[in-house]
Amino acid sequence: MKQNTTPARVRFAPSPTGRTHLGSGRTALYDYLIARQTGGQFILRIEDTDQKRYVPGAEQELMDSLRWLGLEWDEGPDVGGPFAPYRQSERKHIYQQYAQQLVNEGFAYYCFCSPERLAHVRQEQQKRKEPPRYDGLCRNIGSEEARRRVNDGEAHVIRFKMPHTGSITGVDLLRGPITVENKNLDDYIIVKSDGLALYHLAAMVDDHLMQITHVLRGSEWLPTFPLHVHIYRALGWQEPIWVHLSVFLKPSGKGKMSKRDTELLKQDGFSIFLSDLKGLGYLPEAVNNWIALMGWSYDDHTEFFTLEDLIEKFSLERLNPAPAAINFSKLDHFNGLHIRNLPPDNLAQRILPFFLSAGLEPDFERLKKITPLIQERITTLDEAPEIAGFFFREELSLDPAELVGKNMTPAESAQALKAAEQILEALPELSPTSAEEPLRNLAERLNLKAGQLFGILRIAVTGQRVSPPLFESMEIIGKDMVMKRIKQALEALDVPA
RNA sequence: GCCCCCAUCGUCUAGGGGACCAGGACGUAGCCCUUUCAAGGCUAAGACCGGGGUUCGAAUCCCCGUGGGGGCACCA
Repeated sequence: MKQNTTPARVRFAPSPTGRTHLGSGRTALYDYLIARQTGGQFILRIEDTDQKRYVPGAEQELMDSLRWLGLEWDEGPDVGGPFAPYRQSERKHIYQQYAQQLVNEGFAYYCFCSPERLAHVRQEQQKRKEPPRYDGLCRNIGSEEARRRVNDGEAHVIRFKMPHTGSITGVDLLRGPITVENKNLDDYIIVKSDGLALYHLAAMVDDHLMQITHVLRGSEWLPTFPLHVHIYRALGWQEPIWVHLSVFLKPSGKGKMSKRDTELLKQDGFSIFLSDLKGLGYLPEAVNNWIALMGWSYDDHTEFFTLEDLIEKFSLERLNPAPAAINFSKLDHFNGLHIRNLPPDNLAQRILPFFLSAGLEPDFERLKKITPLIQERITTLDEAPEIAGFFFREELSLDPAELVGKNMTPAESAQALKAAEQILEALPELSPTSAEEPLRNLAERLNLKAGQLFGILRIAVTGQRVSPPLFESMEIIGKDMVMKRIKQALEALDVPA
């Protein structure tokens, strides 16, 4: 907040090749935070230069997920902006001119090698235990010959002409200077034979043209980071601030998430996909809080953050470069915290869909009365119909065995229930203040613990061993229905009076 | 095989030479509160990967191991 007063332009640049997961969510969140914190812009750019991997619907899912998290972008494919278009497939022509510039100035060259030859070369290198790299066959073809062959229509790609000597140093904000010997780098392809630029070129060009000030990306880009610095320098551009975020490891901490791990997780009611989390009953507030803290910390004790808090308090300097294992029990914890932080009426609105999908049709006014009773009893929204469904069901399925009080016989239980029925029946109105005291007195008279009597009543009225507070529940259910359920319970107990 | 990154409780982390017999959180166990379940409160167990340096002094700085992660595509 203090030092970062210059507005940052930050972009989240996913490729629409699959479902959006936690790692992407965190990168987007950090992007958003920096932009908002500095009064800059958060930009969404779709990196779809590889049409072979394009997944229909992925882009929509991505945008829905980001909006669900509350990360609204200022510029993007759907909202436009001063640097449109924001989809790389619509920017093909732009990259060509920079590739051409690199070739003309000797930083890149045409390569006519076939994929087959490349595969063969690689194979040989593997055999000799050499690092697999381009052998440089086309590197020294004269510019005139190359130009002629290109004009003749010969298939070709464009490669970056990596220097054979020297080294290059790029600066990562979290790790400091990273120096690599050029000889350990490859002559990377930057334009494919179909004329389309690869990430290495396209992303650099777009970041520069879109005046991006901070590049946040996964640490899987660290190995090609030196290439990107080379490209920036060859083009004579000023580099952005580079920040490579750590990866997320599977919950065990051993390795990154695999397809198999993802399946396993689903069986436990978890998911790494943003679009699943909503249906699982997680709050976007909790997800943001949770992922923000995976690789970032504010101090040694503050852990609860709203999006607004994060905008104010986030700082790149406090990012941790070490990989972090995903911990879903912590997500549950944050979800509970944020549920309790919600105004009850707001919570009521959020749990409504879960009642609907459970086949119940709650009256919203009534639901609003119930919400405070379950607010501190649920950790995910989908638990709401489980714990409070009885409020909206006409009939309960009662198990007579459950109706028997602790350390009591069925006859004793029936007798206690009968007595309670009479007391409640006599009440002009049913409320916690009117019902609790006489029932406690009853328990005492019958030589029962309050818990024994209340337990029987709880089962009779809610059908559940575990429920929201008994008297508050009875008040909302209403006297008529309460009396009806007690009668049904007495019938179920089926003990001759 | 080669290159790069990382390394504090099971997990997420605080710590940037003395304030540390290392603090917080999740989870776990116990207790309190209590009409159930929660929530809340209290307590407990639990870590500086190893070895060398530097220094009066190292979790903190350097080196070497080891371990973990990532990358080596006409994918991003």
